[in-house]
Amino acid sequence: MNEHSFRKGIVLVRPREGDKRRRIIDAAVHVFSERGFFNSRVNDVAEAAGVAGGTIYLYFKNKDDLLISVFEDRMDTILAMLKSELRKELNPSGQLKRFIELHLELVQRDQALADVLAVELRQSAKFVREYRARKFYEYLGVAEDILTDGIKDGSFRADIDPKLYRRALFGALDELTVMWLACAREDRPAPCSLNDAVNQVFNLFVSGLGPEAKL
Amino acid sequence: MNEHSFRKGIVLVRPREGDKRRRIIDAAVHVFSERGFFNSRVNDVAEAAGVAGGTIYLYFKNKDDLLISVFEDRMDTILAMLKSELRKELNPSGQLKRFIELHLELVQRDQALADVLAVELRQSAKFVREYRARKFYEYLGVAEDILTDGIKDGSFRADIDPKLYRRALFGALDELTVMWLACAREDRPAPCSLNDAVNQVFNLFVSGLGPEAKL
DNA sequence: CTTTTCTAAATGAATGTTCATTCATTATTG
DNA sequence: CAATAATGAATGAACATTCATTTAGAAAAG
Repeated sequence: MNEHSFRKGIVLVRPREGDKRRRIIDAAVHVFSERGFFNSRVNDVAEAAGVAGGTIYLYFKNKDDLLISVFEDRMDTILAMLKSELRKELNPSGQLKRFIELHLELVQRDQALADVLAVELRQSAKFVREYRARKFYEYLGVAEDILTDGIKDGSFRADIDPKLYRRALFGALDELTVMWLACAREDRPAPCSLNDAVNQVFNLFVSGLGPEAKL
Repeated sequence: MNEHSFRKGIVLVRPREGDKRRRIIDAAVHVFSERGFFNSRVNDVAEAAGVAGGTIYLYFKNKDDLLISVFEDRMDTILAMLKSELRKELNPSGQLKRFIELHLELVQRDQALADVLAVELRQSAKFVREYRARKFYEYLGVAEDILTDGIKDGSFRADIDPKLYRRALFGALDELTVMWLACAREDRPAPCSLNDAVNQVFNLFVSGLGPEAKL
């Protein structure tokens, strides 16, 4: 076995990671969205991914690990895009609107994922929640930064509590997501368009219910 | 069997409904809150209630029915109190604040119930969700009425969409509830007091992030 | 080039555990 | 005593996970 074949052997051995792992994650998003995590069998995901039931365990430790991997994989993508998009905004107000936009758009971009994120990851399973927390707080941190930047540059009031408002903002957006998911699932018309909702929520957070304020 | 013993038989037969059913429901709230619905066994609830496992099925059809009964029993109480309290408020603004107050207070009044309502009933099980919907929409309806009343009497802007805002309001409050529950569960200090949170959220919804408006 | 060998990936039946629910039996009450 | 409530072991189903076996693909040999 000379050097040539040695390098060939290293380079061309089939990788375990890659296409199949992604296929399984994609399948999991859809299956979990349709049936809920606890009502989904590992075999359902395997079938949807076009692999055998036991194959799942070549890539993931167990069923919980599958859900966690879905979350980490997708949150990384979402956070990267979120941060990249917000860098294009000139001020906190624009960032706030874009934040709202990107959050609400997820339903149309990837309904199954929005479903899994909104519903499944409010689970009670303790260690799943811990995994959620890290990325979740990163997401909240983005919202909080917008708020604190707005306070710094004077466009947001200084008496607001960013730690609290970031939660209120996320909660409001999350609930609207759930609302749309319910409409889609039940084939009901949504109360309004996505664009209207973005504007309404932005106005709610900027002006509240009282007279419009100038930013 | 004369008339006397006939009436005795009717009046004095041990009722199946009553104390034991309530004990089981109370126990279910606690067990579901601690472990999550899917990680709780029916036997866990039975033990917590001080009855045998099979007894549960004398009162409830199955495990799902238990969760549904928890929800219906407790939501009836919450809605009744909510409506009664709101009648004491003089205007929509006062009602809004009281609504926020009562929602957020649930965490301190009954943490386990708040947990079950906030977490467990975002479940994916389809028919459980349908049961949730009826009472949930009634709850949302209360919020919506406050908003539409405020529009009518001129204290809230006429360009808001009450159907959307009621969702945003509920979502924001729900998320704060989840925040407190997480703090309690992990023995972390909460970011602020309940009273501060009520004021902050009220101000957020009334004035938004911009300059304070006069109602 | 074809065939053989070897190794890693993939398969899917088997395994073991869990638990919701039932129901024969016991206990309680009037 | 009779009727009803309560009990808890038994039952059957479900399914996450394991692992013996098969398959696939790369490399070596002829």
